[in-house]
Amino acid sequence: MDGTHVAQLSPLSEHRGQQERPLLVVVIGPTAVGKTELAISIAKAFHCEILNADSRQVYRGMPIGTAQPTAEECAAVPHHFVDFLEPDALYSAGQFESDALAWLEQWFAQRKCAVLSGGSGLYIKAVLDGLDPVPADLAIRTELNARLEAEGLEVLVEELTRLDPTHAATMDIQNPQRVVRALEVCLASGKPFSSFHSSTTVQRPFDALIIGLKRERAELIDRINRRVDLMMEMGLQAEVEVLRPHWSANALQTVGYREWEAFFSGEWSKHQVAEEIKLRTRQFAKRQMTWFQKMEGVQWFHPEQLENIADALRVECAKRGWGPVQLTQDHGE
RNA sequence: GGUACUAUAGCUCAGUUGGUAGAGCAACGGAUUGAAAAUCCGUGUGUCCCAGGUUCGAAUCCCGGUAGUACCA
Repeated sequence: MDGTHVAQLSPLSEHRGQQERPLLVVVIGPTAVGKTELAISIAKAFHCEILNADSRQVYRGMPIGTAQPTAEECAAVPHHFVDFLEPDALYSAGQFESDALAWLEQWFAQRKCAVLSGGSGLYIKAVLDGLDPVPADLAIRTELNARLEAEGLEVLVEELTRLDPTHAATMDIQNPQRVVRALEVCLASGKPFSSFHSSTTVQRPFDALIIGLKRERAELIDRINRRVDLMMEMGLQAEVEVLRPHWSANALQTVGYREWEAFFSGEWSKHQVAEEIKLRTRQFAKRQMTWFQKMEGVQWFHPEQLENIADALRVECAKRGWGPVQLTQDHGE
């Protein structure tokens, strides 16, 4: 009836014959809304595993500040793409796209369902819609960043306008990161950045059920505040101190970590750091909601509406002739 | 109790010789094609502490009050 259903009846899926397309249940929402908990409930119900789509939980040594799933949670349901990279490593949405798709291909060779859960909008988009295959060249990027520093943004914008007038006209040329990236692609490929942008959406060998989690503003703020207090109690300071040798790494350009700089220089008390982390987390949650809210095909729920969420899952199961599912929530702590 | 200083946006403060006010942060909204927890963009009416006075006109000058801070007692 609506767009989603039409897409599922596309010729491509019919050619797959009897075999049902696998289902990827996607859980999105702002930080501290309760994604991990729900993802685990769903994964348990389907006896499957979880892929993490969170750009900072991928790093090692940052379990507290990035609120990685706990050891118990990982024991209950295996999580992938969590805690597997050194803090100095560079990771990206494009990298995640190919890694996650490779994992899913293997998984779906034998299984019919998996859960993708995370708060990084671009990572989710990369898996669901794909990023156009655009080259990346770190050496050029580094050089461009040096030029940005030395020559200023305007010079780079001028150069980009020359090499890719189309993209320069539509992009945000006041955003240094974007200008550098666009130029990087132009210089690395010898072609305009915009020439890589395709208008067709990619076909994935699975269907996605997207569950968006949302809470009232005051409720979310309260959860954020409590979580930050808890992080402090669990020893965030010690975690950050161990990571200080990697201070300039991308992994550390993260809410919950950068705020300690003022503490180490003696400007702020620990309490001030905590308050600043709360504030920056709130702002981050807002940005996440801005991204997720414009995504199409999302079914939104309050995390405690377990039965409604279960109903949405049952609809998918019924379509595929799978048995009914039950969602149960652990009230561990 | 005396003297001095301060009182302007949610907060910290600008406001030149009198022409009814503006920055940063916060807040709110938005963008997002390999840094995305990153990065960037947009939005500024508030009894200028209160009352009186001078003036065509007062956040600005004068007087009184109130509150805060510092110093002296």
